[in-house]
Amino acid sequence: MKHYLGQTRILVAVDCIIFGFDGQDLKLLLIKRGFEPEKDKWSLMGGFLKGSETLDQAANRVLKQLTGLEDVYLEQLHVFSDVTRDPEERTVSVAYFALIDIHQYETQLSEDYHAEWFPLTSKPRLIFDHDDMVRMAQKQLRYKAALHPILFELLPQRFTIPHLQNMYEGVYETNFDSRNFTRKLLSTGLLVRQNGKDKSGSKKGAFYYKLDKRKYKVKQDAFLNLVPKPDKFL
Amino acid sequence: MKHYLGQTRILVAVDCIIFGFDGQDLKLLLIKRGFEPEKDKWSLMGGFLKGSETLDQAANRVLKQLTGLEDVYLEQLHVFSDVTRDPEERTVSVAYFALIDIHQYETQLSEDYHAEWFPLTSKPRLIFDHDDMVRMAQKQLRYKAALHPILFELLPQRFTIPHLQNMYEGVYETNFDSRNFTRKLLSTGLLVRQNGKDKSGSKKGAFYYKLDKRKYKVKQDAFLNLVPKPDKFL
DNA sequence: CCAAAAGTGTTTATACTACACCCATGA
DNA sequence: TCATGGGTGTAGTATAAACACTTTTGG
Repeated sequence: MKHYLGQTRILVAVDCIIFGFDGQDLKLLLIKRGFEPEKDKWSLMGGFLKGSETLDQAANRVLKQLTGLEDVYLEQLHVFSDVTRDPEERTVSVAYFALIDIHQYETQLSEDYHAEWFPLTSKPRLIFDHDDMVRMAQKQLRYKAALHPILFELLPQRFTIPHLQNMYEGVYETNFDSRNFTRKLLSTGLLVRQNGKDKSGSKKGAFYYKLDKRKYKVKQDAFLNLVPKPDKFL
Repeated sequence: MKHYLGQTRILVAVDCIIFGFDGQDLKLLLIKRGFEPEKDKWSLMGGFLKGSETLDQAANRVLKQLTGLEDVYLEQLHVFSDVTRDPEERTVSVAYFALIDIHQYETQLSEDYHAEWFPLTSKPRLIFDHDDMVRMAQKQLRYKAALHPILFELLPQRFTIPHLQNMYEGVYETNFDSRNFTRKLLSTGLLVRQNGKDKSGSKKGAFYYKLDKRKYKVKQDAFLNLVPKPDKFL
Protein backbone atom coordinates (compact mmCIF):
# COMPACT_ATOMS: atom_id res chain seq x y z
CA MET A 1 0.00 0.00 0.00
CA LYS A 2 3.05 2.23 -0.08
CA HIS A 3 3.09 3.46 -3.64
CA TYR A 4 -0.52 3.82 -4.71
CA LEU A 5 -1.52 6.29 -2.04
CA GLY A 6 -3.99 8.92 -3.01
CA GLN A 7 -5.71 6.80 -5.64
CA THR A 8 -9.43 6.16 -5.53
CA ARG A 9 -10.66 2.64 -4.77
CA ILE A 10 -13.91 1.85 -6.50
CA LEU A 11 -16.64 -0.75 -6.27
CA VAL A 12 -16.39 -3.29 -9.08
CA ALA A 13 -19.43 -5.33 -10.04
CA VAL A 14 -20.27 -8.00 -12.57
CA ASP A 15 -23.63 -8.23 -14.31
CA CYS A 16 -24.75 -11.20 -16.38
CA ILE A 17 -26.85 -11.05 -19.50
CA ILE A 18 -28.23 -14.57 -19.61
CA PHE A 19 -29.64 -15.80 -22.90
CA GLY A 20 -31.82 -18.83 -23.42
CA PHE A 21 -33.87 -20.25 -26.26
CA ASP A 22 -37.18 -21.97 -25.62
CA GLY A 23 -37.73 -23.30 -29.12
CA GLN A 24 -39.53 -20.19 -30.24
CA ASP A 25 -37.96 -16.98 -28.96
CA LEU A 26 -34.64 -15.79 -27.72
CA LYS A 27 -35.07 -15.03 -24.03
CA LEU A 28 -33.40 -13.22 -21.22
CA LEU A 29 -33.27 -14.25 -17.58
CA LEU A 30 -34.03 -11.34 -15.28
CA ILE A 31 -34.43 -10.99 -11.55
CA LYS A 32 -36.34 -8.77 -9.21
CA ARG A 33 -33.63 -6.92 -7.36
CA GLY A 34 -33.71 -7.81 -3.69
CA PHE A 35 -32.08 -4.79 -2.09
CA GLU A 36 -31.93 -1.02 -2.24
CA PRO A 37 -31.57 1.06 -4.26
CA GLU A 38 -34.16 0.14 -6.89
CA LYS A 39 -35.42 -2.76 -4.79
CA ASP A 40 -38.05 -4.92 -6.54
CA LYS A 41 -37.28 -3.49 -9.95
CA TRP A 42 -36.26 -5.78 -12.83
CA SER A 43 -32.54 -6.16 -13.16
CA LEU A 44 -29.76 -8.30 -14.50
CA MET A 45 -28.26 -10.76 -12.08
CA GLY A 46 -25.08 -9.34 -10.66
CA GLY A 47 -22.76 -9.06 -7.73
CA PHE A 48 -19.67 -7.34 -6.45
CA LEU A 49 -16.17 -8.47 -7.20
CA LYS A 50 -14.50 -9.84 -4.11
CA GLY A 51 -10.91 -9.20 -3.20
CA SER A 52 -10.01 -12.85 -3.57
CA GLU A 53 -11.49 -13.69 -6.96
CA THR A 54 -11.02 -12.79 -10.61
CA LEU A 55 -13.82 -11.30 -12.68
CA ASP A 56 -14.35 -14.58 -14.52
CA GLN A 57 -14.72 -16.31 -11.19
CA ALA A 58 -17.13 -13.67 -9.99
CA ALA A 59 -19.25 -13.97 -13.12
CA ASN A 60 -19.35 -17.74 -12.79
CA ARG A 61 -20.23 -17.45 -9.15
CA VAL A 62 -23.07 -15.05 -9.87
CA LEU A 63 -24.35 -17.23 -12.67
CA LYS A 64 -24.28 -20.35 -10.57
CA GLN A 65 -25.99 -18.55 -7.73
CA LEU A 66 -28.98 -17.85 -9.95
CA THR A 67 -29.11 -20.88 -12.22
CA GLY A 68 -27.22 -23.61 -10.43
CA LEU A 69 -25.26 -24.12 -13.63
CA GLU A 70 -21.51 -24.41 -14.01
CA ASP A 71 -19.25 -24.72 -17.04
CA VAL A 72 -21.48 -22.43 -19.01
CA TYR A 73 -20.59 -20.34 -22.03
CA LEU A 74 -19.63 -17.01 -20.52
CA GLU A 75 -17.88 -14.16 -22.25
CA GLN A 76 -16.71 -10.82 -20.98
CA LEU A 77 -18.58 -8.16 -22.89
CA HIS A 78 -17.75 -4.65 -21.79
CA VAL A 79 -17.14 -2.50 -18.76
CA PHE A 80 -19.69 0.17 -18.00
CA SER A 81 -18.31 3.05 -16.04
CA ASP A 82 -20.55 6.08 -16.19
CA VAL A 83 -19.84 7.99 -13.04
CA THR A 84 -23.47 8.10 -11.98
CA ARG A 85 -24.64 4.78 -13.37
CA ASP A 86 -25.32 3.60 -9.85
CA PRO A 87 -26.84 6.49 -7.90
CA GLU A 88 -25.88 4.95 -4.60
CA GLU A 89 -22.14 4.87 -5.05
CA ARG A 90 -19.68 5.01 -7.90
CA THR A 91 -19.48 1.48 -9.29
CA VAL A 92 -17.97 0.18 -12.48
CA SER A 93 -19.67 -2.92 -13.77
CA VAL A 94 -18.21 -5.60 -16.00
CA ALA A 95 -20.94 -7.11 -18.15
CA TYR A 96 -20.75 -10.77 -19.10
CA PHE A 97 -23.06 -12.56 -21.43
CA ALA A 98 -23.99 -16.17 -20.94
CA LEU A 99 -25.61 -18.74 -23.19
CA ILE A 100 -27.41 -21.51 -21.39
CA ASP A 101 -29.66 -24.40 -22.23
CA ILE A 102 -32.96 -23.13 -20.95
CA HIS A 103 -34.14 -26.64 -20.17
CA GLN A 104 -31.17 -27.32 -17.96
CA TYR A 105 -32.21 -24.25 -16.09
CA GLU A 106 -35.83 -25.16 -15.67
CA THR A 107 -34.90 -27.98 -13.36
CA GLN A 108 -33.17 -25.56 -11.04
CA LEU A 109 -34.76 -23.48 -8.37
CA SER A 110 -34.24 -19.78 -8.14
CA GLU A 111 -37.41 -18.49 -6.65
CA ASP A 112 -35.30 -16.59 -4.19
CA TYR A 113 -34.57 -14.06 -6.87
CA HIS A 114 -38.01 -14.02 -8.43
CA ALA A 115 -36.28 -14.77 -11.71
CA GLU A 116 -38.22 -14.84 -14.94
CA TRP A 117 -37.52 -15.42 -18.60
CA PHE A 118 -38.51 -12.60 -20.93
CA PRO A 119 -38.52 -12.55 -24.71
CA LEU A 120 -36.06 -9.90 -25.84
CA THR A 121 -38.84 -8.25 -27.75
CA SER A 122 -40.94 -7.61 -24.68
CA LYS A 123 -38.74 -7.23 -21.67
CA PRO A 124 -39.42 -4.72 -18.92
CA ARG A 125 -37.32 -1.64 -18.38
CA LEU A 126 -34.30 -2.47 -16.29
CA ILE A 127 -32.48 -0.55 -13.59
CA PHE A 128 -29.40 1.61 -14.05
CA ASP A 129 -27.77 1.09 -17.44
CA HIS A 130 -28.81 -2.54 -17.70
CA ASP A 131 -30.83 -1.81 -20.81
CA ASP A 132 -27.65 -0.61 -22.49
CA MET A 133 -25.92 -3.77 -21.42
CA VAL A 134 -28.65 -5.92 -22.90
CA ARG A 135 -28.58 -3.96 -26.13
CA MET A 136 -24.86 -4.40 -26.46
CA ALA A 137 -25.06 -8.07 -25.55
CA GLN A 138 -27.67 -8.68 -28.20
CA LYS A 139 -25.56 -6.92 -30.77
CA GLN A 140 -22.49 -8.89 -29.78
CA LEU A 141 -24.46 -12.13 -29.83
CA ARG A 142 -25.60 -11.48 -33.38
CA TYR A 143 -22.15 -10.41 -34.40
CA LYS A 144 -20.37 -13.39 -32.97
CA ALA A 145 -22.99 -15.94 -33.93
CA ALA A 146 -22.81 -14.78 -37.53
CA LEU A 147 -19.16 -15.78 -37.62
CA HIS A 148 -18.74 -18.56 -35.10
CA PRO A 149 -20.77 -21.54 -33.95
CA ILE A 150 -21.75 -20.41 -30.48
CA LEU A 151 -25.53 -20.69 -30.55
CA PHE A 152 -25.33 -24.42 -29.98
CA GLU A 153 -24.75 -23.49 -26.37
CA LEU A 154 -28.42 -22.56 -26.22
CA LEU A 155 -29.59 -26.02 -27.27
CA PRO A 156 -29.88 -29.31 -25.46
CA GLN A 157 -27.49 -32.08 -26.43
CA ARG A 158 -29.95 -33.48 -28.93
CA PHE A 159 -31.61 -31.15 -31.39
CA THR A 160 -33.05 -31.13 -34.88
CA ILE A 161 -32.16 -28.96 -37.84
CA PRO A 162 -35.53 -27.20 -37.92
CA HIS A 163 -34.95 -26.53 -34.24
CA LEU A 164 -31.60 -24.96 -35.07
CA GLN A 165 -33.08 -22.86 -37.81
CA ASN A 166 -35.79 -21.58 -35.49
CA MET A 167 -33.09 -20.51 -33.11
CA TYR A 168 -31.11 -18.62 -35.73
CA GLU A 169 -34.30 -17.02 -36.98
CA GLY A 170 -35.14 -16.01 -33.44
CA VAL A 171 -31.75 -14.46 -32.86
CA TYR A 172 -31.81 -12.49 -36.09
CA GLU A 173 -35.55 -11.90 -36.21
CA THR A 174 -35.74 -12.94 -39.82
CA ASN A 175 -36.28 -16.01 -41.98
CA PHE A 176 -33.71 -18.13 -43.74
CA ASP A 177 -34.10 -20.40 -46.73
CA SER A 178 -34.20 -23.79 -45.09
CA ARG A 179 -32.55 -25.56 -48.01
CA ASN A 180 -29.49 -23.34 -48.04
CA PHE A 181 -29.40 -23.22 -44.27
CA THR A 182 -29.40 -26.98 -43.99
CA ARG A 183 -26.69 -27.41 -46.57
CA LYS A 184 -24.39 -24.87 -44.96
CA LEU A 185 -24.96 -26.38 -41.57
CA LEU A 186 -24.20 -29.92 -42.64
CA SER A 187 -21.18 -28.82 -44.64
CA THR A 188 -19.54 -27.61 -41.44
CA GLY A 189 -19.13 -31.21 -40.39
CA LEU A 190 -20.13 -30.27 -36.87
CA LEU A 191 -23.28 -32.35 -36.77
CA VAL A 192 -23.62 -36.06 -36.16
CA ARG A 193 -26.94 -37.56 -37.11
CA GLN A 194 -28.64 -39.73 -34.50
CA ASN A 195 -31.08 -42.54 -35.08
CA GLY A 196 -34.18 -41.14 -33.43
CA LYS A 197 -36.55 -38.54 -34.74
CA ASP A 198 -38.40 -35.73 -33.12
CA LYS A 199 -42.04 -36.04 -34.13
CA SER A 200 -43.37 -33.14 -32.14
CA GLY A 201 -43.10 -30.70 -35.03
CA SER A 202 -44.37 -32.77 -37.92
CA LYS A 203 -45.72 -36.11 -38.96
CA LYS A 204 -42.63 -37.05 -40.86
CA GLY A 205 -40.40 -36.19 -37.95
CA ALA A 206 -36.98 -34.55 -37.99
CA PHE A 207 -33.77 -36.38 -37.29
CA TYR A 208 -31.99 -35.67 -34.07
CA TYR A 209 -28.41 -34.46 -34.28
CA LYS A 210 -25.61 -34.11 -31.81
CA LEU A 211 -22.51 -31.96 -31.92
CA ASP A 212 -19.20 -33.48 -32.83
CA LYS A 213 -17.57 -32.15 -29.68
CA ARG A 214 -14.04 -32.41 -31.00
CA LYS A 215 -14.69 -30.57 -34.24
CA TYR A 216 -16.82 -28.10 -32.36
CA LYS A 217 -13.92 -27.04 -30.21
CA VAL A 218 -11.58 -26.82 -33.17
CA LYS A 219 -14.00 -24.76 -35.20
CA GLN A 220 -14.86 -22.32 -32.43
CA ASP A 221 -12.50 -19.82 -34.05
CA ALA A 222 -13.29 -20.59 -37.67
CA PHE A 223 -15.42 -18.27 -39.73
CA LEU A 224 -18.59 -20.03 -40.73
CA ASN A 225 -21.10 -17.77 -42.45
CA LEU A 226 -24.32 -19.45 -41.48
CA VAL A 227 -26.00 -16.08 -41.64
CA PRO A 228 -26.31 -14.48 -45.09
CA LYS A 229 -25.38 -10.80 -45.28
CA PRO A 230 -24.57 -10.51 -41.58
CA ASP A 231 -23.77 -6.79 -41.86
CA LYS A 232 -27.47 -6.16 -42.16
CA PHE A 233 -28.01 -7.19 -38.57
CA LEU A 234 -25.40 -5.07 -36.84
CA MET B 1 -22.85 4.55 1.16
CA LYS B 2 -25.74 3.04 3.09
CA HIS B 3 -26.43 -0.15 1.17
CA TYR B 4 -23.12 -1.37 -0.17
CA LEU B 5 -21.39 -1.72 3.16
CA GLY B 6 -19.01 -4.57 3.53
CA GLN B 7 -18.05 -4.68 -0.14
CA THR B 8 -14.46 -4.38 -1.25
CA ARG B 9 -13.35 -1.24 -3.08
CA ILE B 10 -10.61 -1.94 -5.56
CA LEU B 11 -8.07 0.03 -7.57
CA VAL B 12 -9.12 0.30 -11.21
CA ALA B 13 -6.51 1.08 -13.82
CA VAL B 14 -6.43 1.54 -17.58
CA ASP B 15 -3.54 0.40 -19.75
CA CYS B 16 -3.12 1.37 -23.38
CA ILE B 17 -1.71 -0.85 -26.10
CA ILE B 18 -0.65 1.76 -28.65
CA PHE B 19 -0.05 0.57 -32.19
CA GLY B 20 1.73 2.47 -34.93
CA PHE B 21 3.04 1.67 -38.38
CA ASP B 22 6.26 3.17 -39.66
CA GLY B 23 5.96 1.99 -43.25
CA GLN B 24 7.71 -1.25 -42.54
CA ASP B 25 6.70 -2.84 -39.25
CA LEU B 26 3.79 -2.79 -36.88
CA LYS B 27 5.07 -1.13 -33.73
CA LEU B 28 4.16 -0.69 -30.11
CA LEU B 29 4.72 2.39 -27.97
CA LEU B 30 6.16 1.47 -24.58
CA ILE B 31 7.37 3.48 -21.63
CA LYS B 32 9.89 3.03 -18.89
CA ARG B 33 7.78 2.95 -15.77
CA GLY B 34 8.54 5.90 -13.57
CA PHE B 35 7.52 4.64 -10.15
CA GLU B 36 7.60 1.64 -7.88
CA PRO B 37 7.01 -1.21 -8.06
CA GLU B 38 8.91 -2.32 -11.16
CA LYS B 39 10.34 1.15 -11.65
CA ASP B 40 12.39 1.58 -14.85
CA LYS B 41 11.03 -1.60 -16.38
CA TRP B 42 9.25 -1.52 -19.76
CA SER B 43 5.53 -1.16 -19.46
CA LEU B 44 2.38 -0.12 -21.22
CA MET B 45 1.25 3.42 -20.61
CA GLY B 46 -1.44 3.42 -17.97
CA GLY B 47 -3.06 5.21 -15.11
CA PHE B 48 -5.66 4.86 -12.42
CA LEU B 49 -9.32 5.54 -12.94
CA LYS B 50 -10.40 8.65 -11.10
CA GLY B 51 -13.65 8.98 -9.26
CA SER B 52 -14.88 11.67 -11.60
CA GLU B 53 -14.22 10.11 -15.01
CA THR B 54 -15.39 7.19 -17.11
CA LEU B 55 -13.00 4.54 -18.36
CA ASP B 56 -13.10 5.94 -21.88
CA GLN B 57 -12.17 9.32 -20.51
CA ALA B 58 -9.37 7.82 -18.46
CA ALA B 59 -7.99 5.98 -21.47
CA ASN B 60 -8.09 9.11 -23.58
CA ARG B 61 -6.44 11.08 -20.83
CA VAL B 62 -3.65 8.55 -20.48
CA LEU B 63 -3.16 8.43 -24.23
CA LYS B 64 -3.01 12.18 -24.54
CA GLN B 65 -0.62 12.39 -21.65
CA LEU B 66 1.88 10.26 -23.54
CA THR B 67 1.31 11.22 -27.14
CA GLY B 68 -0.37 14.59 -27.06
CA LEU B 69 -2.99 13.16 -29.41
CA GLU B 70 -6.74 13.43 -29.09
CA ASP B 71 -9.61 11.96 -31.10
CA VAL B 72 -7.67 8.78 -31.64
CA TYR B 73 -9.02 5.34 -32.44
CA LEU B 74 -9.41 3.75 -29.04
CA GLU B 75 -11.26 0.58 -28.21
CA GLN B 76 -11.89 -1.19 -24.96
CA LEU B 77 -10.28 -4.59 -25.14
CA HIS B 78 -10.60 -6.59 -21.97
CA VAL B 79 -10.39 -6.36 -18.22
CA PHE B 80 -7.55 -8.17 -16.53
CA SER B 81 -8.26 -9.10 -12.98
CA ASP B 82 -5.88 -11.73 -11.68
CA VAL B 83 -5.77 -11.22 -7.97
CA THR B 84 -2.00 -10.91 -7.85
CA ARG B 85 -1.39 -9.28 -11.22
CA ASP B 86 -0.06 -6.22 -9.42
CA PRO B 87 2.04 -7.39 -6.48
CA GLU B 88 1.70 -4.05 -4.74
CA GLU B 89 -2.05 -4.00 -4.34
CA ARG B 90 -5.05 -5.70 -5.88
CA THR B 91 -5.80 -3.77 -9.08
CA VAL B 92 -8.06 -4.62 -11.98
CA SER B 93 -6.91 -3.13 -15.23
CA VAL B 94 -8.98 -2.30 -18.26
CA ALA B 95 -6.89 -2.65 -21.40
CA TYR B 96 -7.56 -0.36 -24.34
CA PHE B 97 -5.92 -0.59 -27.70
CA ALA B 98 -5.18 2.49 -29.75
CA LEU B 99 -4.27 2.98 -33.40
CA ILE B 100 -2.35 6.13 -34.13
CA ASP B 101 -0.53 7.70 -37.02
CA ILE B 102 3.04 7.28 -35.96
CA HIS B 103 4.10 10.41 -37.80
CA GLN B 104 1.61 12.51 -35.93
CA TYR B 105 3.23 11.20 -32.82
CA GLU B 106 6.79 11.89 -33.80
CA THR B 107 6.16 15.59 -33.65
CA GLN B 108 5.17 15.28 -30.01
CA LEU B 109 7.44 15.19 -27.06
CA SER B 110 7.25 12.50 -24.45
CA GLU B 111 10.74 12.16 -23.20
CA ASP B 112 9.35 12.37 -19.71
CA TYR B 113 8.25 8.78 -20.00
CA HIS B 114 11.29 7.55 -21.91
CA ALA B 115 8.86 6.23 -24.47
CA GLU B 116 10.05 4.14 -27.39
CA TRP B 117 8.55 2.36 -30.36
CA PHE B 118 9.25 -1.35 -30.59
CA PRO B 119 8.47 -3.74 -33.42
CA LEU B 120 6.03 -6.33 -32.13
CA THR B 121 8.47 -9.01 -33.14
CA SER B 122 11.20 -7.75 -30.86
CA LYS B 123 9.71 -6.05 -27.88
CA PRO B 124 11.13 -6.35 -24.39
CA ARG B 125 9.44 -8.27 -21.63
CA LEU B 126 6.86 -6.12 -19.93
CA ILE B 127 5.82 -5.80 -16.32
CA PHE B 128 2.89 -7.55 -14.68
CA ASP B 129 0.52 -9.12 -17.22
CA HIS B 130 1.21 -6.52 -19.89
CA ASP B 131 2.59 -9.16 -22.23
CA ASP B 132 -0.78 -10.91 -22.07
CA MET B 133 -2.47 -7.64 -22.86
CA VAL B 134 -0.29 -7.08 -25.89
CA ARG B 135 -0.89 -10.61 -27.10
CA MET B 136 -4.62 -10.19 -26.83
CA ALA B 137 -4.50 -6.77 -28.46
CA GLN B 138 -2.56 -8.12 -31.41
CA LYS B 139 -5.03 -10.95 -31.79
CA GLN B 140 -7.95 -8.57 -31.63
CA LEU B 141 -6.31 -6.22 -34.08
CA ARG B 142 -5.88 -9.02 -36.59
CA TYR B 143 -9.38 -10.23 -35.99
CA LYS B 144 -11.04 -6.90 -36.38
CA ALA B 145 -8.86 -5.67 -39.23
CA ALA B 146 -9.71 -8.79 -41.20
CA LEU B 147 -13.36 -7.81 -41.12
CA HIS B 148 -13.46 -4.05 -40.85
CA PRO B 149 -11.45 -1.15 -42.25
CA ILE B 150 -9.69 0.04 -39.13
CA LEU B 151 -6.04 -0.05 -40.15
CA PHE B 152 -6.40 3.23 -41.99
CA GLU B 153 -6.13 4.79 -38.56
CA LEU B 154 -2.46 3.89 -38.63
CA LEU B 155 -1.80 5.84 -41.81
CA PRO B 156 -1.38 9.51 -42.56
CA GLN B 157 -4.13 11.24 -44.52
CA ARG B 158 -2.35 10.59 -47.80
CA PHE B 159 -1.06 7.12 -48.53
CA THR B 160 -0.38 4.83 -51.46
CA ILE B 161 -1.68 1.36 -52.14
CA PRO B 162 1.72 -0.30 -51.81
CA HIS B 163 1.97 1.51 -48.51
CA LEU B 164 -1.36 0.03 -47.47
CA GLN B 165 -0.33 -3.41 -48.54
CA ASN B 166 2.89 -3.17 -46.55
CA MET B 167 0.82 -2.35 -43.54
CA TYR B 168 -1.51 -5.31 -43.93
CA GLU B 169 1.45 -7.56 -44.54
CA GLY B 170 3.06 -6.21 -41.42
CA VAL B 171 0.01 -6.80 -39.31
CA TYR B 172 -0.45 -10.37 -40.55
CA GLU B 173 3.21 -11.16 -41.05
CA THR B 174 2.57 -12.62 -44.46
CA ASN B 175 2.42 -11.58 -48.11
CA PHE B 176 -0.61 -10.85 -50.22
CA ASP B 177 -0.99 -10.95 -53.96
CA SER B 178 -0.82 -7.28 -54.82
CA ARG B 179 -3.16 -7.57 -57.79
CA ASN B 180 -5.95 -9.14 -55.81
CA PHE B 181 -5.28 -6.91 -52.86
CA THR B 182 -5.53 -3.79 -54.97
CA ARG B 183 -8.73 -4.88 -56.62
CA LYS B 184 -10.45 -5.70 -53.36
CA LEU B 185 -9.32 -2.46 -51.86
CA LEU B 186 -10.54 -0.30 -54.71
CA SER B 187 -13.81 -2.20 -54.91
CA THR B 188 -14.67 -1.02 -51.41
CA GLY B 189 -15.11 2.48 -52.80
CA LEU B 190 -13.33 3.86 -49.74
CA LEU B 191 -10.38 5.32 -51.62
CA VAL B 192 -10.20 8.56 -53.53
CA ARG B 193 -7.27 8.88 -55.87
CA GLN B 194 -5.24 12.07 -55.61
CA ASN B 195 -3.18 13.72 -58.31
CA GLY B 196 0.27 13.46 -56.83
CA LYS B 197 2.51 10.44 -56.66
CA ASP B 198 4.88 9.13 -54.07
CA LYS B 199 8.19 8.47 -55.78
CA SER B 200 10.10 7.36 -52.72
CA GLY B 201 9.42 3.68 -53.32
CA SER B 202 9.93 3.38 -57.04
CA LYS B 203 10.80 5.26 -60.19
CA LYS B 204 7.33 5.09 -61.59
CA GLY B 205 5.82 6.36 -58.40
CA ALA B 206 2.60 5.26 -56.72
CA PHE B 207 -0.55 7.36 -56.66
CA TYR B 208 -1.58 8.93 -53.42
CA TYR B 209 -5.02 8.12 -52.11
CA LYS B 210 -7.22 9.60 -49.45
CA LEU B 211 -10.10 8.08 -47.54
CA ASP B 212 -13.64 8.94 -48.49
CA LYS B 213 -14.51 9.98 -44.95
CA ARG B 214 -18.23 9.62 -45.38
CA LYS B 215 -18.12 6.13 -46.83
CA TYR B 216 -15.48 5.22 -44.31
CA LYS B 217 -17.79 5.94 -41.42
CA VAL B 218 -20.66 4.11 -43.03
CA LYS B 219 -18.56 1.04 -43.80
CA GLN B 220 -16.97 0.80 -40.37
CA ASP B 221 -19.42 -1.97 -39.54
CA ALA B 222 -19.48 -3.68 -42.91
CA PHE B 223 -17.66 -6.93 -43.47
CA LEU B 224 -14.92 -6.39 -45.97
CA ASN B 225 -12.66 -9.42 -46.32
CA LEU B 226 -9.44 -7.75 -47.35
CA VAL B 227 -7.57 -10.61 -45.75
CA PRO B 228 -7.86 -14.02 -47.41
CA LYS B 229 -8.50 -16.93 -45.07
CA PRO B 230 -8.55 -14.79 -41.94
CA ASP B 231 -9.08 -17.82 -39.69
CA LYS B 232 -5.48 -18.76 -40.29
CA PHE B 233 -4.28 -15.77 -38.34
CA LEU B 234 -6.30 -16.19 -35.15
C1' DC C 1 -55.20 -39.80 -49.95
C1' DC C 2 -53.94 -35.47 -48.50
C1' DA C 3 -51.90 -31.82 -45.78
C1' DA C 4 -47.65 -30.29 -43.77
C1' DA C 5 -43.19 -30.35 -42.69
C1' DA C 6 -38.61 -32.65 -43.78
C1' DG C 7 -35.18 -33.57 -46.77
C1' DT C 8 -32.49 -33.56 -51.37
C1' DG C 9 -31.26 -31.59 -56.04
C1' DT C 10 -30.15 -28.08 -59.82
C1' DT C 11 -29.15 -23.82 -62.04
C1' DT C 12 -27.27 -19.39 -61.90
C1' DA C 13 -24.82 -15.55 -60.24
C1' DT C 14 -21.12 -13.89 -57.70
C1' DA C 15 -16.72 -13.63 -55.56
C1' DC C 16 -12.25 -15.17 -55.04
C1' DT C 17 -7.85 -17.08 -56.72
C1' DA C 18 -4.04 -17.69 -59.52
C1' DC C 19 -1.88 -16.31 -62.98
C1' DA C 20 0.54 -12.80 -67.04
C1' DC C 21 1.29 -8.78 -69.08
C1' DC C 22 2.05 -3.73 -69.90
C1' DC C 23 3.47 0.87 -67.95
C1' DA C 24 6.41 4.57 -66.33
C1' DT C 25 10.74 6.26 -65.18
C1' DG C 26 15.42 7.17 -63.11
C1' DA C 27 19.75 5.66 -63.59
C1' DT D 1 17.69 0.45 -72.50
C1' DC D 2 16.81 -1.92 -68.73
C1' DA D 3 15.70 -2.98 -64.08
C1' DT D 4 12.21 -2.06 -60.78
C1' DG D 5 8.19 -1.56 -58.75
C1' DG D 6 3.30 0.09 -60.13
C1' DG D 7 -0.91 -0.77 -62.36
C1' DT D 8 -4.51 -3.50 -65.17
C1' DG D 9 -6.58 -7.75 -67.22
C1' DT D 10 -8.44 -12.57 -67.60
C1' DA D 11 -9.62 -17.35 -67.22
C1' DG D 12 -10.71 -20.96 -63.96
C1' DT D 13 -12.71 -22.28 -59.59
C1' DA D 14 -15.29 -22.26 -55.49
C1' DT D 15 -19.05 -20.59 -53.00
C1' DA D 16 -23.52 -18.88 -52.13
C1' DA D 17 -28.10 -17.66 -53.60
C1' DA D 18 -32.48 -18.69 -55.74
C1' DC D 19 -35.20 -21.77 -57.11
C1' DA D 20 -38.42 -26.90 -57.34
C1' DC D 21 -39.28 -31.22 -56.41
C1' DT D 22 -39.75 -35.74 -53.71
C1' DT D 23 -40.45 -38.07 -49.18
C1' DT D 24 -42.79 -39.38 -45.07
C1' DT D 25 -46.70 -40.17 -42.22
C1' DG D 26 -50.65 -39.14 -39.06
C1' DG D 27 -55.14 -38.14 -39.58
